[in-house]
Amino acid sequence: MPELPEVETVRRTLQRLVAGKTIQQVVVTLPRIIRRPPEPEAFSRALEGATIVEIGRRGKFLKFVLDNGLLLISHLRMEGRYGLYQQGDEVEKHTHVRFLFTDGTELRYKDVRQFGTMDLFSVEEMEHMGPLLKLGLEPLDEQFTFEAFRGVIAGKSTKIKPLLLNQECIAGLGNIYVDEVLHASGIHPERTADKLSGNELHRLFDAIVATLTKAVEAGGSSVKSYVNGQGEAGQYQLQLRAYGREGMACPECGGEIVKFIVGGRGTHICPHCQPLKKGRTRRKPS
DNA sequence: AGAAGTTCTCGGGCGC
DNA sequence: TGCGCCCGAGAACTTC
Repeated sequence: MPELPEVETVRRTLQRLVAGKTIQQVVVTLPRIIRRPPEPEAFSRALEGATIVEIGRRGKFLKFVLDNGLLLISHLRMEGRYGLYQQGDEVEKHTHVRFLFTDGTELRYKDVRQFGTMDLFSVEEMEHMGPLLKLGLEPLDEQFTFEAFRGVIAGKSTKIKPLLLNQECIAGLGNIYVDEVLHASGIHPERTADKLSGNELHRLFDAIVATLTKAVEAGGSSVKSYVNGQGEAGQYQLQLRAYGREGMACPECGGEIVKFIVGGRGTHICPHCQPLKKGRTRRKPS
């Protein structure tokens, strides 16, 4: 599920709901979620008594900043979600980690597919280890300029879609938004990165920023199961123009959206607007 | 039955 | 032959 717009929406919700709260107890019922420290008991012990200062985000990772010098790095993978509850509320199925606060509320992590992960690092450790180190450009950051973008794309002989999905290149894009961005820029997902023209790279860059910005403003996309930290669905799925629209009309030309596999991922394109070969006819993204 | 928004690991194939 | 890189397949798990 969650790509950058969804994770950012969760971050904003959690910032409002749990920043400033103090953890009294941590209950881990699915140890697999906790990767570091390896013993869930140590994970719980390290967090108890700590106050959440703020919640940040890097790519698709959430970063809970604690007042004891620790950082909790959480990845939602496919279906991880957070929710604030009252202690005593019935514990729903697929609840794997519970953060009980001193004020009688608790933050719960639910994850049907159990793919999500949590890592605990000290601020110093994070300088030289952990999953955030390898991440590439942050696409909604000021540092994400066209030059920086071209720098990570240029010279790569791989197909553009898998490249955009590579978090070491650009952090935050996932299957939905890559399909949307490629459609908006009129580029076929199997085009080779180093064969894209300067004009195409500019369109791609603009589409990444515009698409992610609009998706964040809409609270993300709820295609299947995504909800923010308050159980609310996003709205951007109503604006999707390619992803999940197999057999429907392309909003740009009226042609039919088709689906096939690229790099092992379901891929949606308009064959007319996103030709694999020359002779394209396309405008800038709206 | 097959696929689902993620990402890691593994092994084969290729070029140097 | 060996090494590094790229790519695809399979894995993790549950639900529809």
